[in-house]
Amino acid sequence: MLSHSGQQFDYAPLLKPIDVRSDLEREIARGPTRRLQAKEHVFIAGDPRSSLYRLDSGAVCLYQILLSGRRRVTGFAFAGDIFGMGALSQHALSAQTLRRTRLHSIPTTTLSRLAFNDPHFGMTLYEAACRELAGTQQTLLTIKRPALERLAIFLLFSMQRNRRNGEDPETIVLPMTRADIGDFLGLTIETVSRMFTKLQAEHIIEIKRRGPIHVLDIDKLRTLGAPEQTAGN
Amino acid sequence: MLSHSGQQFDYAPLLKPIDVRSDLEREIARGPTRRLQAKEHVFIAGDPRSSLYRLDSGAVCLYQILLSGRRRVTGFAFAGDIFGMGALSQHALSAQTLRRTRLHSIPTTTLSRLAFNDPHFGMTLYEAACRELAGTQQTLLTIKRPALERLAIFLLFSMQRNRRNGEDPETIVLPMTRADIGDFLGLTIETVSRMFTKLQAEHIIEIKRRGPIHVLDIDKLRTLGAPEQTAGN
DNA sequence: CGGACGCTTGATTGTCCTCAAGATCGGTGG
DNA sequence: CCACCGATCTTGAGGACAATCAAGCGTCCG
Repeated sequence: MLSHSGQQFDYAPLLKPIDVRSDLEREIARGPTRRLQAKEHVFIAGDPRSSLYRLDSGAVCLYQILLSGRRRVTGFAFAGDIFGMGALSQHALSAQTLRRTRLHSIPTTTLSRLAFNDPHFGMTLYEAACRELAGTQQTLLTIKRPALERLAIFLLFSMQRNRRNGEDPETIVLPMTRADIGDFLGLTIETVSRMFTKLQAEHIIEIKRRGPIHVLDIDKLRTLGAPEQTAGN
Repeated sequence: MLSHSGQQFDYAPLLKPIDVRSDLEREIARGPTRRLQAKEHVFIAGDPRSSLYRLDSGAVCLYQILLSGRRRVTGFAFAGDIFGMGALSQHALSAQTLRRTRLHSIPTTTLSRLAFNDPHFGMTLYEAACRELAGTQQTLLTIKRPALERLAIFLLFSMQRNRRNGEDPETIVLPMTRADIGDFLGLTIETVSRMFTKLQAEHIIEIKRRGPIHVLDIDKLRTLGAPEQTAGN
């Protein structure tokens, strides 16, 4: 195949009413805790993959340095997120904290043992990969859209995360810099800045002196960031 | 997580020296055969996912129609490729033949049964998802590059496919139209055409009256399409 | 022959990048 | 306390690349 069909097998009919995720959660909670200051690396691309990580608090930027010298930010991890997964024995990405961060780690050897003994646990891995894939596909859909819409989508995601974590969705605190956002959205920092300015000019958001972003007009933001997907043909 | 860490668990240490893929191959070979003319649909987005497909000969275009009316080609399937995978009970993509095509199908119910009985088969599914993910990640890396390089990458992939199928790598027969290529690479047909012209002007390829593409200068093509990835930080 | 289709080519426009110059903030040291 | 500095962000001017709009060409096929 020249590329990819963009989907996976249907595992749904196999899903047992057991909560397999909790196994993973339990093991992770059992693992050691690490505390990091801002701008510290959890791991660097090329490091041997020794552990899987779950963020307790703080924020982490996952990125890749390209041969052209440019940086591609593949994602951000926040409280509750799991990162460090991968099929290779070395990390393909680097993970750097954006602020003071606390995280749990679980050795890959433990993971292997669990997956070996429990087929359901293997399914958890499969599901994790599926979720990753869905996210990547989504990113692919957004990458061709105009800069303003891409930023709108970014803000909508941030609101969703706030909602998930029980925080105010309309007050977005961004721990990352404009450069991080730009490298994530495939834009320059100047364009990101300009788009923020434009969103303010249109009274969709309000930014007070480097502080949090207040969302004033959710509907307009949603219109800008409306998904491109279709279910049927 | 705002997006995705771009990787999966490390399953490598679990891999048994058994060729699990052959199980899948055997089952697929056992399934019914379908013959389709050009421009026929194997399935359409929204159709219930009843089977998995493996192409014997011909070519298939996998695509999605977006709400904006635009079309996104997510990939092409050629002889030997498997497509129709997915986590949902309905197809998210449409699959249309580009020429006369012969394919095998295997019911998802059979897949489920196999996965249920054999944990190794589940791993095969996991690996398939990983491959999909890697391909999607790769696409993401190419999407920000200039049009000429994107087309070069496309041709390099085509050469690789020829090599895999035991055909002449330097003679590329493209069953798809410029529009298909454009929707795949995120370019317009005009730009694709212009880039083809440019590659000819620079004596990198040669196209004789709608016929196959002859690659004249592989090195230059490789330079244009050189990967952006880095292993280390 | 004529029409449909796919492809190519040209002219123009628009979006975003690049380059450049300030503005704002936080921290540091005199 | 204040001057200075670096980092981050904002804003502006110019330019590059690909999209859009438009026309024309070759081929296939009725």
